[in-house]
Amino acid sequence: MPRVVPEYKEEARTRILAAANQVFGEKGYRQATMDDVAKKLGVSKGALYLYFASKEELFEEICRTEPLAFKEILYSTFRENREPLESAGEFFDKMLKRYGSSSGLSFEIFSEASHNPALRRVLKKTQDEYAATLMSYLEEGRKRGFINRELDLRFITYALIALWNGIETIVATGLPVEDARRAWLEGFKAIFLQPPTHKRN
Amino acid sequence: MPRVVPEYKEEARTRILAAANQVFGEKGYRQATMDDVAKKLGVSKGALYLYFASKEELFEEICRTEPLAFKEILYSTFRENREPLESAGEFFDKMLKRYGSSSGLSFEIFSEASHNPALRRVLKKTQDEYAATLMSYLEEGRKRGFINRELDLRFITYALIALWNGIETIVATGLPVEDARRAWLEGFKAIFLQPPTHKRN
Amino acid sequence: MPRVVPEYKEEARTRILAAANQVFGEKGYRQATMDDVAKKLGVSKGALYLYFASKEELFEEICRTEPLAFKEILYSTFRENREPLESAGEFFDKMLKRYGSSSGLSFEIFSEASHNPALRRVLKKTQDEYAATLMSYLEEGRKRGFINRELDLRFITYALIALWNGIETIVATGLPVEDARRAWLEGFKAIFLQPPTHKRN
Amino acid sequence: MPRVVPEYKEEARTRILAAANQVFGEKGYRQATMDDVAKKLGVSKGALYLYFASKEELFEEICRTEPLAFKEILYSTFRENREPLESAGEFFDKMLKRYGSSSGLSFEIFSEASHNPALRRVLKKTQDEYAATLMSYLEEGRKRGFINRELDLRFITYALIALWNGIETIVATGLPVEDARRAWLEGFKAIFLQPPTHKRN
DNA sequence: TATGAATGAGTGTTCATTCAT
DNA sequence: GATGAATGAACACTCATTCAT
Repeated sequence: MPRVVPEYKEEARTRILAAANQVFGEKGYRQATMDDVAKKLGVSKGALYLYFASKEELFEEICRTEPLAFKEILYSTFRENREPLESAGEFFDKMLKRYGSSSGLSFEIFSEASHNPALRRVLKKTQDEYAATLMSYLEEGRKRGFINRELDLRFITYALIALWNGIETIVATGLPVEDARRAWLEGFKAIFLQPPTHKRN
Repeated sequence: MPRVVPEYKEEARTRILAAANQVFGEKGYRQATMDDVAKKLGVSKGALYLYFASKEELFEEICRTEPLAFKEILYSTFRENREPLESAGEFFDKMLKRYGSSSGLSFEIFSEASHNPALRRVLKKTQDEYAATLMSYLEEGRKRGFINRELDLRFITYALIALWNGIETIVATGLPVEDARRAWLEGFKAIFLQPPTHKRN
Repeated sequence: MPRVVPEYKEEARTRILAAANQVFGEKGYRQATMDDVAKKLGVSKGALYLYFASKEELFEEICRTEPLAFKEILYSTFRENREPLESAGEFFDKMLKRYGSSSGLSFEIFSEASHNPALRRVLKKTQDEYAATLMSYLEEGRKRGFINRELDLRFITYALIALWNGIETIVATGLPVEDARRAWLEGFKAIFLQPPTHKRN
Repeated sequence: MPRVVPEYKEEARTRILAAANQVFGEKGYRQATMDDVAKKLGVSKGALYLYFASKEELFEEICRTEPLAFKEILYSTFRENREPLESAGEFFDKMLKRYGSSSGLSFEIFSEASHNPALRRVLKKTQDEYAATLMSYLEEGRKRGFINRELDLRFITYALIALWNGIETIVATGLPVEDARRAWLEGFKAIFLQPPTHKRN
């Protein structure tokens, strides 16, 4: 690692976050050691502590930044001018490409959040953000005639998030990725099914 | 703990499993200690090892037996002769009553399964069982006119499981239980919306 | 170590305290490791934590119990019916025998107390106790005609304690023990010198 | 830190010594970090190593130079042409003013010296110097009629040093400074009591 | 069966010291 | 000279597991 440049510190942090993200995802947050993270970077354990005060802080920072990649994929695929189902498929594929078939950190995060209110607050905040974006996407979809009028968009939004998260769980329990993809699309379809009226337009 | 009786061993195991389930759910599998479990039972640490070879085995056994309670709730609420949405609401309420708003062991299990293929196989087996039951329930529903004919029941089944698991994740990230309930019902509705009404629009 | 007996736990604590006392005295509290203490006992590190919650607690407990030995020596040598100077010499010799020429834990304790108010309170309490005993000894001495009437006994008491503690400091800085002994006796004599009147009695 | 000038190096050393003295005194030698010292100076950690080879060397150098301030106070207060008790009071007050009620580095030094013969030698040397000065002061005092003739001046000298050091220990254990002052004066008085008064009793 | 004292490998964290810039 | 990022050897403390009783 070169240094001295002012952006260096930020870059180093980013590198550590990436490595930790991977290591925590592979081994699990609790089982992974700081040494694992350091080794993945080819760096000494002590170096990590120059950038993060503790393993926990490192993890929390991941919880804060991790969603950025997710957000990017989310926002780049669900655009109004496209067929929703096509977007959903692309979303799945991009997520798969990004994270592999390992569910990465998701359960680590949920699991920790279950026992850690502070972390829960962090997650809630970013989730609210997605939810808002997703909901306006759904509102747009409704205007275009998708999404049954009897469904409450606010809660369908949460249901959609839940569906995605849940898709990860069933992959984690061993369902083949291809089946999971179909399940995701089928669930998505259930929400977005064009009502017959649509066809008549 | 009394003893001597032959069924005693099985009963002791059951007791340990219940306590461990609770403790692991509260603290997380990795953070909870065998001592925590022992104390919850008012028993010595060593005693646990008379019934389970290791912490891991204890956890695996929970993964095997835990679904029993879930299965019971699942089967007792989703019966053919009832309004599906009503069943879904009752299911949520029973689950809530059983596990509290804490998601219990779910994420612990998913998280471990992510790094442990053996465990994944165990889970897959029980999940396949649910899936089969749920699918026949859905088939019945379709006969009764619920569930859009364009949806593939096999994958809708997985989607439904995913939806439920996902509902737990959004509770874990801080969504109020009441909102989660609505999301669950709304997602459920999306799948079960009566097509007849639909077509008439 | 045998076990099961109820006094066992107390005995184990005592043994650990003795070993820690010695190790901390030899290496210094901060430099000594828990492993050092464990090894001195031929015991694993973990065992120490069955009896003391932390290194600090172990040290504090030493600060509390250590003075017992000192007290015993103090009380057993300074008895009214003896020549004060003779008592003082015996006190020195007993202390030397007990602690060797190493000053043991004294400075560790003072040093820590300098930065730790809680510890300071503990020490103050035991010191007040000595001071009271010592002062009644001095009062008795005065009745017997020792100790100049112009001296305030309360503060002479503290001065005597200070003198003793100070004797340890000069040993620590390399003064030969024999010289320190003489210094102690000479200082003691300064306080206890029989005024001429005494001789006339 | 400016630079270039030749005396600069010496000045820098002095500055570091002063900062380290303060930091070690506040936190204790072993607990204080080189970073603490560097920060107190507003300098990088690495800079310290340009002037001192190690933390230990820095400490040893303090042990060598620290006594200078002490010596100055000692010599400036104990002058022959003054009332001894008055000198003693002034000495106490000056020391208090210089070091505050914290005992500064004393115990750190004694404690380290207990485990470090090299350091012990350093201290011995400076102490011998004090002792010599103090002893001639006492000899002068004796000529002026103070100090009982039965006391051996050489050892009374050590006793006096011990008394002072000991006064610091009792402050460290929580005795109020004002009481410590009285104890110091009372102990001093015991040594310097004018024999004439004495004899007349 | 049950206990709980003991073990010992392991983990997060610190910090004196080094060295490329 | 000065910096501060990096190192790596420690070290306090934990906990699953064992085993003598």
